[in-house]
Amino acid sequence: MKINVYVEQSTMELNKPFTYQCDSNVQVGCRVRVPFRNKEYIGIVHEINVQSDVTNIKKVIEVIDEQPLLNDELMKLAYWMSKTYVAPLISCFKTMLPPALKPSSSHAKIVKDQWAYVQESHETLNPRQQKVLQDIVSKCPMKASVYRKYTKSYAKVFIEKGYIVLKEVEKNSVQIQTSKDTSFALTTQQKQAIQTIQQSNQSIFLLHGVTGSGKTEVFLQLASEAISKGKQVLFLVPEIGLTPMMIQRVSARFGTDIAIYHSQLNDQEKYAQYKLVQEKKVKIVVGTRSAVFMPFHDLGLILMDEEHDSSYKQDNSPRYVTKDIVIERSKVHQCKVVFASATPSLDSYARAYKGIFQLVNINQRVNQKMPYIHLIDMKKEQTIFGLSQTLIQKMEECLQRKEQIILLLNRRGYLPVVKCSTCNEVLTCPDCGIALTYHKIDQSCICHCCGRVFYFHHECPNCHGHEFYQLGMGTEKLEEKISSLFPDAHIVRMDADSTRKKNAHAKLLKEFEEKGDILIGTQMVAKGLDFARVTLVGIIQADQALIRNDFSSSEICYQMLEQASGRAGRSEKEGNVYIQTFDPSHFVMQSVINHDYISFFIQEMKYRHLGKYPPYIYMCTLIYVHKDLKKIEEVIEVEKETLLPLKILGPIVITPRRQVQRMRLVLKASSKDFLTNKVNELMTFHRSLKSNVKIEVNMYPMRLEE
DNA sequence: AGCACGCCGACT
DNA sequence: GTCGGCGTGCTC
Repeated sequence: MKINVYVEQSTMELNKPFTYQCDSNVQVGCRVRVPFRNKEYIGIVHEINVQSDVTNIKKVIEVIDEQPLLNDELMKLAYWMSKTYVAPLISCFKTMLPPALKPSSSHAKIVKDQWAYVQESHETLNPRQQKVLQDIVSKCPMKASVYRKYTKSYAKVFIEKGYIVLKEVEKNSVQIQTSKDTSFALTTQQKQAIQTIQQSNQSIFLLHGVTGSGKTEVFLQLASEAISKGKQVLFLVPEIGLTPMMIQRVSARFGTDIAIYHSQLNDQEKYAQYKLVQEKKVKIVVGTRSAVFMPFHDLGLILMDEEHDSSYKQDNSPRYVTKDIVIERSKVHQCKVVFASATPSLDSYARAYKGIFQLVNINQRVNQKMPYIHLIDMKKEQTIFGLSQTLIQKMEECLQRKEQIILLLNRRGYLPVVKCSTCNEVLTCPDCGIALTYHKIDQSCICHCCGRVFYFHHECPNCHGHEFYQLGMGTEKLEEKISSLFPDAHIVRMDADSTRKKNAHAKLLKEFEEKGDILIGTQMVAKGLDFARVTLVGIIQADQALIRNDFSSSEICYQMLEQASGRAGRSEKEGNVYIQTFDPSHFVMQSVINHDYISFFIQEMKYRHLGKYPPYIYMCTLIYVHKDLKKIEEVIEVEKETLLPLKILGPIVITPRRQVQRMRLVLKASSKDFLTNKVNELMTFHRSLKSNVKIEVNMYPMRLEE
């Protein structure tokens, strides 16, 4: 029979099926090895038993999978994604599958290890054997090779008598540390929230619960109810940040019924977790955005924590919106969905406002005490190293009380700008023309725009001077200054640089919990951390997020401030938050003082309405990429016509990437479908022009600036 | 995406 | 006369 196959290259040019002859049995959704352009590639079967009038049809070399990799639901989801996010279908397949199963020429092999596990047994042992066994039991599970080394001559006996069993385990499979399950007495509001969600006949909920209101406990209770009905649960969390803490709590409750899925797992580990879900071996999956594509059989509930978080939007093609995927899947599985946040995205709150989502409120903390917010007017304060006297004094007091401090400075590195004090030249990225950030730790200068790294020679390339201005401050410098101000304090720094290594995140948090006094970090310290001894939070350059001239900068700033504040005073002791700002009267600051989300929402919605921005309209950005700006302009000139009657902003020139010029168009529409269709039409038209100008499509971007 | 084909400049 | 530059076009 003839079959239609999508070949692995992810370009719009190849985003169409190719016909092959296949003599063996094959199903839609299986991978096949096919000849393509005199080379072997892997493709995914799209249709079987097709008619075709193509003349030189080639034969499938090998059918890789007996069973489809993607079931009917996920295949349909892939088509929907390809259309909705204007991305090649094959790239959708690739995003949905774990790396080990991806349709790529070199797929990872599955490696196994032998491990020794303890088992119950009542066979008799002599005292000597008992002693050795006791020692081993405390150290299990351990690798079989280690086990043999430890027990020597006893190795066989224990296995024969059933005290130890050897199992083949896929290498590096995820080890979950389980802690004791602490069930909490629910507050009335928590109980009400659970009841509302369980009893309502609506299916999508927005749980607006202030920081420290015990949303996790609500999730766990809802999850166990769904599980008790024999259904599966998906629990989505933002990137790594809060996973270590969250995973521990979930696994404490659900034991071995849990799968973990996030970007820091290696291919092997991801594959193992994927298998667990596919083979119905787990009941609950905790994971970051990619976990939304897990092959569930019968989802009973989807939970999405911190739904406003930007890590739920993928920033490379297909640039999907996890929230939308969640809703699509919930329709198929007919399950309830709970989006939750202390600072919901305007988009979600607006939908709740309109009644599309059912709003559930928890406006009180478990401990009944919201942290006190203090604005420090930096125009009136004396400062040392960018720190106000007030903040330094409060930090001293806090340290004396042996309580912990979190300082937020949303800028990594040492110096954000390296400027020569002899000739005033600023070090810039040759590709992007943007100031390089100096990282003292490894003497490097990094472009935070394109990621290029240069070695810093302590010499100005322009005038060979050796003196530089100390303008501005990043987390590295703040750490240095704080340790000079508080030499006895144990300081932990957490930013993208210090958390690059695997598990570094969890290690730093543990270090801070056990012996830390001050945690310094970028916005990642604002997210989900729950330390009982933190009573003081300081936000160093609170205005920084507002200066960025973007439609969503107020929203992002509000979320960051409110979330960071929420780290203070989560236990018995009261929390205090000091926000250093040059504009204390700004409505974002005023809303944060009173923890007043609603007033923030109403004000910000007015601006969005005036500026015709989401959630009032649907938006999309098109970035045209080419070496030659003139060529881009020519192409846009032609294509702009076809986009009418959409509202078009631009084109404007934006920062180049790697010697390539870029221009951006912003499209706005009041109908989602109309926008999708128009952009898909444009891409077809663009392909027919055969220009070598590339377009990057971003449907529903969270912000414009990059 | 890749990779072959193809048409013009500067070299043993 | 040949090597190689990268613009163009095709892949079942």
